[in-house]
Amino acid sequence: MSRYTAADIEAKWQQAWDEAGIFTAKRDPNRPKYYVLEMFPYPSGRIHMGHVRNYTMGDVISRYKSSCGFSVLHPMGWDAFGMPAENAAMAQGGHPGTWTYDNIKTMKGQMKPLGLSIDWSREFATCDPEYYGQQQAMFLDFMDKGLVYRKNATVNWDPVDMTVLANEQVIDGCGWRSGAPVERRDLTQWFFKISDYSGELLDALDDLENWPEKVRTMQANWIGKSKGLQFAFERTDGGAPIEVYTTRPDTLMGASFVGISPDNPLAKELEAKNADIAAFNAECRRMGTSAAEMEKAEKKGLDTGLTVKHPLDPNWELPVWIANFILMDYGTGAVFACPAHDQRDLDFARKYGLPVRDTFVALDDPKPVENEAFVPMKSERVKWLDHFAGLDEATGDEAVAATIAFVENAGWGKGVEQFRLRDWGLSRQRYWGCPIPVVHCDDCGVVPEKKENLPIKLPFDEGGKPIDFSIPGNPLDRNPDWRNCACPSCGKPAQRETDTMDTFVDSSWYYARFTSPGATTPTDLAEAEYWMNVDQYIGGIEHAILHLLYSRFFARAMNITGHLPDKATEPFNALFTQGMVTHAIYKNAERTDEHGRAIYHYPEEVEERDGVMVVAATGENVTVIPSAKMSKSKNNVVDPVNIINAFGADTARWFVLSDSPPERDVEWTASGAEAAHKHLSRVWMLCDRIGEMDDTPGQGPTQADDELLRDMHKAIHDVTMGIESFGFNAAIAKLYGFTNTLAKSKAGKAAKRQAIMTLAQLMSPMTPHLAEDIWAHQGGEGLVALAPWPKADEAMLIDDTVTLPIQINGKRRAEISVPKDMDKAEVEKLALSQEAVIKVLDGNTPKKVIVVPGRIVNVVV
RNA sequence: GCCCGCGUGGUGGAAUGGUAGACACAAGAGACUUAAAAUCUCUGGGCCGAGAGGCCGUGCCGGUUCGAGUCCGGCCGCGGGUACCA
Repeated sequence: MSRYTAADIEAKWQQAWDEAGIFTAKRDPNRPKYYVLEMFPYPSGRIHMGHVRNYTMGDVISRYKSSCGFSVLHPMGWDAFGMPAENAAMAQGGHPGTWTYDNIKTMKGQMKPLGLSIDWSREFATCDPEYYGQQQAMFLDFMDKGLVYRKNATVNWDPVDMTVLANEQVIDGCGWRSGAPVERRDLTQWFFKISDYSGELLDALDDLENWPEKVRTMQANWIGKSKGLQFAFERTDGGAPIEVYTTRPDTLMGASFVGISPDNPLAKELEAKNADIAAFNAECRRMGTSAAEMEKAEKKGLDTGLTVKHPLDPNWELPVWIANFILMDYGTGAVFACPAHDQRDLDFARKYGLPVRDTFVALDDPKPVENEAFVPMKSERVKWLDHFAGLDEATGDEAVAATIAFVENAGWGKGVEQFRLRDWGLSRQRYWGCPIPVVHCDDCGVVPEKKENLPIKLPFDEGGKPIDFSIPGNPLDRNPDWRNCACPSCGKPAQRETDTMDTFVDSSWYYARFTSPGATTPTDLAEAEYWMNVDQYIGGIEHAILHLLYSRFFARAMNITGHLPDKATEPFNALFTQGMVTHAIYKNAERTDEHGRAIYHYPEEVEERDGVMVVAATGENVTVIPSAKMSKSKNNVVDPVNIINAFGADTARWFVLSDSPPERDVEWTASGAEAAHKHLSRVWMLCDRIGEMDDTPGQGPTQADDELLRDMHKAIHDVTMGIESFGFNAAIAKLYGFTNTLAKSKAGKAAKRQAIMTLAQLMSPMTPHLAEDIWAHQGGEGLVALAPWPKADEAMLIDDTVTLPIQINGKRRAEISVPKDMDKAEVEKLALSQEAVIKVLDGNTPKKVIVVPGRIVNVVV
């Protein structure tokens, strides 16, 4: 008997697939196409289990669809621009490009042995000039269509390193390297007008039926359509009125104060004349720009001394406060606060001794607000205290509508539709990104670069020497060789834009580029017409909002600029969000680094001693944080290469698909891989045994044959359904079951041979190498990868008898075995005649008997 | 803070509103073996009981239903996102 040695058979079959060229996508007018895409990876250095899981899922779909007769496109590339490459260059010298391309080479080398059915001829990296040059061309087309503009925006500024920080680089309000408190600073930045599409991006979500509901909900909430009232408060000092936007105009009689953002132009105007206000605003600005940080910060405010008139009562004056929780980006950057019906406003009012006035009370419990704001659902009816539009009892929704109508009629405000979605700021003051292809000319202003001058490539030197990335800031900014250029319009000396693009731009159209990766225009329309849309997109839930929303916007922008056909305005027909591979984090419990931040240890560095986890080398105690996202910065990334080397790719693939449902996070444990390998060995040896069986010709089909083949057809059915519905773990569970049936079966050689070949086919999307080997061993024709997917015989799926549980008042008391088509009355009679049933009934007459055919009998007493 | 998920044995998990724990892992017992490994067989939610069997049980509390892990409401815990991580 031979042994299962994955290393030999995997190399052999990968070579066979390569030679047959079966993964090269070809336009085929005679076959329907299927485009399966997994979110492309960031080349961080090494692949991790999350990648293996993600690409194996895509591979299962790809191979399955191919067997079903589709012409499949399954490409792979690299999301290659971004901060880590610059950080690496900063930390250890070298060039971000070198680091990135080295990583790509390593990771591709690690992916190849997995035997994925990828068309590698279409591979590209977003940092290839051929790719980002086309991106620059599209940027110019977007400019032409008015989808690009410049405005001021706030960034995190590190005053020591003199550089812009990403939110992730702001830790507890301080720069990650310098440790200096960050400041908010305004810069002129480039923006995409995604807000032009707010309504459409929202409405079109309804049609994305094959997207997870949760993703659609998250996007809808992010776009955040609201209907509210915009109006102005007159200032008592005669200054410019303060425009506010509110979604609860019905609570105007409960107004306590007007709050403005520290970034509101009025706040900025006041700080010039008032040292206290300047100090308060400066304090507010000593905080990162992230919404989470602002919302979680202690709510603080400062009375400006200004007052405004209440629009409904000229004698009623409200104070104007600057408050750190009011966002300049949303609405008008100013609100009126109604503490009685908003918890945050109430906390603020109590803290600063501002009035709290109820505008409505609950119908059943009309008590005034104290320390808990009364915030009922807008659909709940409440009692209004002194509503100016004459309401008595009404819901919040009715009151809002009535108020807007009243105010519009009175002429001092208007109902407006507002979106939370902001325009997409794409400027980055960094080197390792796609240069924005515009030129600043003293005479002509901002001028688009000429298309024939594209790509505007990133420089690799400055002043003839390699770029020094250890200096903070953007190397493009301080590089005159690169910066100085001729104005594309007038030809005079001018300066290049030194901002590069957000890396989300790169990933917003790569799916379209895969349809024609070598084209000298962003896309080749004929190719896009054939291959688009992506039929199945697979990626992490962490991309539910930004990446997917930006891609949806981009597809629309590419459509109106002629780079995608109309049918591709929603580029992803179906979306599946797989869970993350998680692993415990080991945090040093005894010390921190020189900046006072946590130290994380690799799984290999820790061990258990006397029931507690410690660092093996030092004996320091370790805090174990279970089930955290694998992340380089937390040192909890598991390397799949060891698994592949020890057991083979099929084992790794089988393991990541089994046990956990694909959409759920999976905690990595080492023990499962060995079990997967054992099982594959068992299948291999089963194949060997069947090959050595004696033929027994002349004998007709036995009952054992029939039983085996029935289970085979059930396996075909279950595995097919499992793959179609992303229930890979369920498909694998059935394959375990079928393997056990086959191993124990007394069937003859012909039936067993048919069963093992079908088993190989059903396993082929998950363990393609092993499947090919079994197929060849049993004399199958050609490659199993090219064999048509088996079809289940419906007649073989139906059992003649079914087992029905009998419940009495919802508790299971007995079961009966009946023919599957026995009618209800007979089932009922049989059920009631069961000894156990009679015993439990104890002479009582059943009130009702519910018979669900093929399912259950429930007797109600 | 806000938005979106998730929570079932020792572990991963299964279950169109219809027998909770399929299929695995780890564990225990047995077979084979001089022995070990490998392989094979069996056992397995908790409590009570010699057994037959009974009671309890899907994070917590309540509701809808003949019937709830599944649907609804309120909590608790964990995770993702929060616009410059990708």
